[in-house]
Amino acid sequence: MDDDAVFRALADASRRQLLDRLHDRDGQTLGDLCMGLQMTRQAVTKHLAILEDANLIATKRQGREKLHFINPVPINEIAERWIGKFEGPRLAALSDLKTRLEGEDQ
Amino acid sequence: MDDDAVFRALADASRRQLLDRLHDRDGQTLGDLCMGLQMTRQAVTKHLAILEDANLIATKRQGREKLHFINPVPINEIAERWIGKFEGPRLAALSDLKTRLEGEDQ
DNA sequence: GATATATGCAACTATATGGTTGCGTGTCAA
DNA sequence: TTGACACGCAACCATATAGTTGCATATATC
Repeated sequence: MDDDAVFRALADASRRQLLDRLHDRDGQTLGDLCMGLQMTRQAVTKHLAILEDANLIATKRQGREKLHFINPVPINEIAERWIGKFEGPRLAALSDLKTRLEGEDQ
Repeated sequence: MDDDAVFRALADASRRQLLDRLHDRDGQTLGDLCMGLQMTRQAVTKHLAILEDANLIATKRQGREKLHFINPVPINEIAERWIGKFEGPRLAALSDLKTRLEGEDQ
């Protein structure tokens, strides 16, 4: 899998919003996804293409409409392979890491 | 917390590599982190600043050196709040989502 | 067939981003 | 105190990115 494509795709707030919308209701058309957004349809198309390249969504043409489906697999793969290694029993204790570091100076 | 800063910080492969290095050995200096990289020290400094702004690392001056410490909290927060919602019992069954969609046409 | 609807494609623009070079500042050690 | 070392700051450059506008194409509907 291409980690980089997924991370880069997730880096944009508009694209995360589109994934959120698909999470709320899967299988929406391009027109559906554009509604209410302060963006042209073409901008949304580009974002969806980036998400599709990263394999975060899959599409299906149905007549003149294009349906979009979320694919949770890449996100979960990253969660397992990348985020898992940062877990640890002392995680909660580290939440004030910076504070502690700053306090060590005296 | 600022989701956007974290996602954008993680979007760059060089920055993920720096986090990997700190994961291998925490508390490295800027010089340590530069070694072996095809990048100038200033480029690395910029990457580290972005990681620090996203609260993914914390730093501490020690004499003329600057020590860098990884902070796993933001990554785990994102994992819990953002990635968790894409989990589901039918996750494995969806891994061939696109294939199935393409097969539905006939 | 004519028309409206849903999407696709391409060129263009502005700004963000990743990187560089050059020089300045603070700290350690002889 | 002189020089080496570790790092900071600022200007600059090239490319990537997010967005636009304009037009083309394909599919419904009448």
